[in-house]
Amino acid sequence: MSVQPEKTVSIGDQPLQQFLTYRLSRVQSKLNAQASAILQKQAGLTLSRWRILSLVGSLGETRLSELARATEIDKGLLSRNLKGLIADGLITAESDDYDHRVQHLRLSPAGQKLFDETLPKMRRRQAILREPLLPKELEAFRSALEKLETAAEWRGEDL
Amino acid sequence: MSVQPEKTVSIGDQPLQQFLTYRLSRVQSKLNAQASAILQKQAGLTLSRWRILSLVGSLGETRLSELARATEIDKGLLSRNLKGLIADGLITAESDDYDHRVQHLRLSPAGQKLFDETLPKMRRRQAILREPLLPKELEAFRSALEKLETAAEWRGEDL
DNA sequence: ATAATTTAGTTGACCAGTCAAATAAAAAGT
DNA sequence: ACTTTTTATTTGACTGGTCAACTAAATTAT
Repeated sequence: MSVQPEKTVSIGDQPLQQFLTYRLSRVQSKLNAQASAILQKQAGLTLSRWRILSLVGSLGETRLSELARATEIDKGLLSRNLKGLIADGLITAESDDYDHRVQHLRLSPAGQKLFDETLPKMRRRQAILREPLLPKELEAFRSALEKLETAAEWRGEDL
Repeated sequence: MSVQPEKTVSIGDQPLQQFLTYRLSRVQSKLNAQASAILQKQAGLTLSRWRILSLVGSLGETRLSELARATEIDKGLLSRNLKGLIADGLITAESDDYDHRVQHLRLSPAGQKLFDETLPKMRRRQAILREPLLPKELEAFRSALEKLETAAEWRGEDL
């Protein structure tokens, strides 16, 4: 009795799995899951919240609109996540005396503490992820990402 | 009057934007948006639906469980998307005579047509995305992805 | 002054994806 | 034969994110 060979998911010559966007999204979603799990365990934060917390931490003092501009994170998403972070006492919001629309955001002491504790862990994670990559691979990877990002601009006009 | 320098979002020496996972997820989400837009316009499909359609197209004949195993796409997601594809007449589902749980999935003529029309466009997109990359960059990129995928397995035990 | 425009931030509706439970049929164990 | 386990698929509840509409305040134009 012969063993069935694994059906290979391919399209003509090019296996589907090698469409680099497929590969990319797979890897991305795994990294995402990993980061989420680590952050949940280590800091009780979701990935978005960590991102925002660390942005506020590194900017020192901001406002929602600045975050939105600097990062392309959706305003709505920012607003909701900030609400949570403020409620949890990790970020403080002080409204501006002159412009009553804006809130000045900064880390609370608790937020700063969490940031200071978590950042090195996340750094270490980055290091571990990079570790297996050869320097030129890393370099190529960065530059490839750069180019892909540009190419992602193309709206597909002439297909 | 001096121009305010752009506030650089950095953490110590390492700018946040260069955390490669950040970069990766940014690029990924742009590519995603691009693919979605193109697919919507060219084929009236969402990205997931296209993925599933193309999987069925390339496997020739499958079932949900096989798709789930082969691709790590969630069963629930598969089920719902398939329902839609079937409703739209792009995929046919024939229930097995012996095992009444399974449905045999294949492309309908309409589905095949759409697949045949869309695949080359998506191929062209892949080509366009790859175009700016030097061969060695592409190679390094692939291998980096490979390594990252492995590294993403790590559960963060010893942080 | 006051109307029109822009900017800041919040909210609601919606969609896609994940997880777990539910159903139903088949296969394996006793 | 009949209980237990496994497999196939569907469904429901929930989460996270996107988009657009909305409110409110500030700025600009007339």
